Order: sequence, then structure tokens, then C-alpha cells
Amino acid sequence: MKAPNDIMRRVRDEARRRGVRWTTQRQAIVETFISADEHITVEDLHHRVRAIDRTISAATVYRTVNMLVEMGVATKRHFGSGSATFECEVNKEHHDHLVCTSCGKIIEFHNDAIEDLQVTVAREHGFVISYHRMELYGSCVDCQKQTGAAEA
Amino acid sequence: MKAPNDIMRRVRDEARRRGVRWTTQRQAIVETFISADEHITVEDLHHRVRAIDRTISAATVYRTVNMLVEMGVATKRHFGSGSATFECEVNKEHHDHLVCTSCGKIIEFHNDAIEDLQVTVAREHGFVISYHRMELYGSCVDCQKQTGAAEA
DNA sequence: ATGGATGCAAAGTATTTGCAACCTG
DNA sequence: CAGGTTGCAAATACTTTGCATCCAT
Repeated sequence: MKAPNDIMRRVRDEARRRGVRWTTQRQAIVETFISADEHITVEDLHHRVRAIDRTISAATVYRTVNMLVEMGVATKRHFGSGSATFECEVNKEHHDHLVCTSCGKIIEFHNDAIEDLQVTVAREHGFVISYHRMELYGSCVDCQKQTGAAEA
Repeated sequence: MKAPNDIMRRVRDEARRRGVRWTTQRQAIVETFISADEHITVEDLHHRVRAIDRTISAATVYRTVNMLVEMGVATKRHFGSGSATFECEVNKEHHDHLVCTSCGKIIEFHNDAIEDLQVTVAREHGFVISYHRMELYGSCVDCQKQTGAAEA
């Protein structure tokens, strides 16, 4: 797990390398995004960023997270319906997701046995894997209780 | 692999059980949806359904696929950005995807060992899985050859 | 200086919903 | 017949984009 400052530097350098200007807005947005080590929507990120600079627009937040995805720093995901969520890929180990289809709760997990099998299966088909995406959808403990009691 | 008629019957019966009326629109939409054994968007499905009944609206297609998801007959997915895609879960065996990031080739596969582990991992977190999504991205045999020779 | 970046608002997509007419059970 | 269902259009929700202004380099 790298320190936030290292990540900021990496992002800024990469931006510079691409001839992208480092504005105060981008500083604030990227900073906030990195600190929020969880899945975050543009709306949420925008909300938090406004604590730093009240004038930053949602459009700029959208433009910035898209830039981060473009740069490989962030990943965009659609969990179920609603807004897309963005996650910083630099300050975290690889992980997959468990998503509760009732309350939307997201749990991250990692399982080496599965990862190994993925590589094996891929190899059987002649593939060399560079990355993967795995999401398990279902009902979390809390929602199981509620459903069990409330079902008609 | 069940025959389309069996699937239709199952869906119709389930609908009836839920007190849902079986209209000619639903017949046409579900029929078309089942025949299209692939991921399909509402727009695409609507387009195909209009071949049967020109007057069916997109709103009804949306309402119907949502009903199918609700009934557990279909699955809704977001591949990247754009429209959601729906897939019939009844007329196919479950499978996951291997996607070549160079040529876009998609190979379907199934691996029981992985599926078992997924259930196990989920259980460890108190989840009961209803479905999952797993996509392995990488390079297929053909593209591996080409990359080795053509890379700049 | 210069052209990329921003804020705003308007435009675009994707999907849902209110409503009166309509049809299934 | 009753009330669920439909088409239509308007409404939402989410995201992108045109443009004049602004600012990092």
C-alpha cells in the first residue's frame, strides 16, 4: 500500500507526461479520490470535493475521473443500476467483489485458489490473462434475515 | 438446453402464478428474447420485436425485461458503458467469458471448481450467491503470435 | 501568449413513469 | 367488469459537450 503522496506524485507525473495540465481542481479531485479508498460515485466525489473548493463543477469531476481511468489509475464499474462507481487501482491490492443485490453493500475479497484456477482455465484455451473482473451477486447476512421474515 | 416452448411455458406459468397478465406484447417480447440466445440490449430487442408487432413501445420492452429479471428468468448486465444488456438464464448453461483484448474474441467457459470456490468464499462472508459475473481478459493464441512479431 | 481546462447550461443517452385508453382474466 | 397493461410523452437520472473565459506552462 503506497502512501497517498506517492500516488499523487505518480498521477501528476503521468499527467505531465501526457501533456495534461495540473490544475488546482485536478489536485483537489485526485487528492479526494485517493483518500476515499472505496468505491465512489461521481456525485459523492463531487460532494466531498466541494468541501475543498466550492466552485468545482460536476462536469470537471466527470472529466477528471475519466482521465484517471484513461491513465489506468482508476477503474469504472457498474454495480447493478444507478451511477457508475470509480475506484483507485493504485493504492490497493487486487481484489474482487461481493455485491448484495438487496442493499447494495459491497465486500471486497481475494482468493488465490480462484485466481490460480482462472489462469489454468485460460491457459487451457490458449489465453494469457492480463486482468480479470469477478463479481458475485447475492444476499448479505442482514438482507437474508429481512427477506426471510418479510416475504409474503 | 430446453426447447423454447418449454421456456415460454415456464415463464408464462410463473407470470400467472404472480397474477401477471399474459398479453400479446409480453408473448412477443419474451418469445423474441428467448430466441436471441445472447446478450441483448433493450434497443435491440425492441427492434426485433417490432418485426412481430410494429406498435410495441420501448417502454413495454423495458417493463417486460425488468419483469423477467424480477422473475429470475433474465439477467441484466452492464458491459462497460452504454446500455445494459439482458440475457436469458433459462435456455443456456451458465458460463463465464474469456475476452481477448486484442481482437475482441470471446470464448465461453465453465469451471466447476471455480464456481464451488465462489460459493465458499461468499459463504465465508455470510453471502448467499444468486449469480455472478466473471470475465477474464487477456491475449488469445492468435494474438499472442502477432504481438510477438508486430509490437512497435 | 497559447491552447488546454473550467463552469455553466444545454444536449445526449438510458430508463422510468403519469395517464387515459385498452384488454386479460 | 376491474384493474393490470399499454403507448405516448414527459420526466428522471446520469453523463457528455459547446462555448466563452480562465489559467498553467
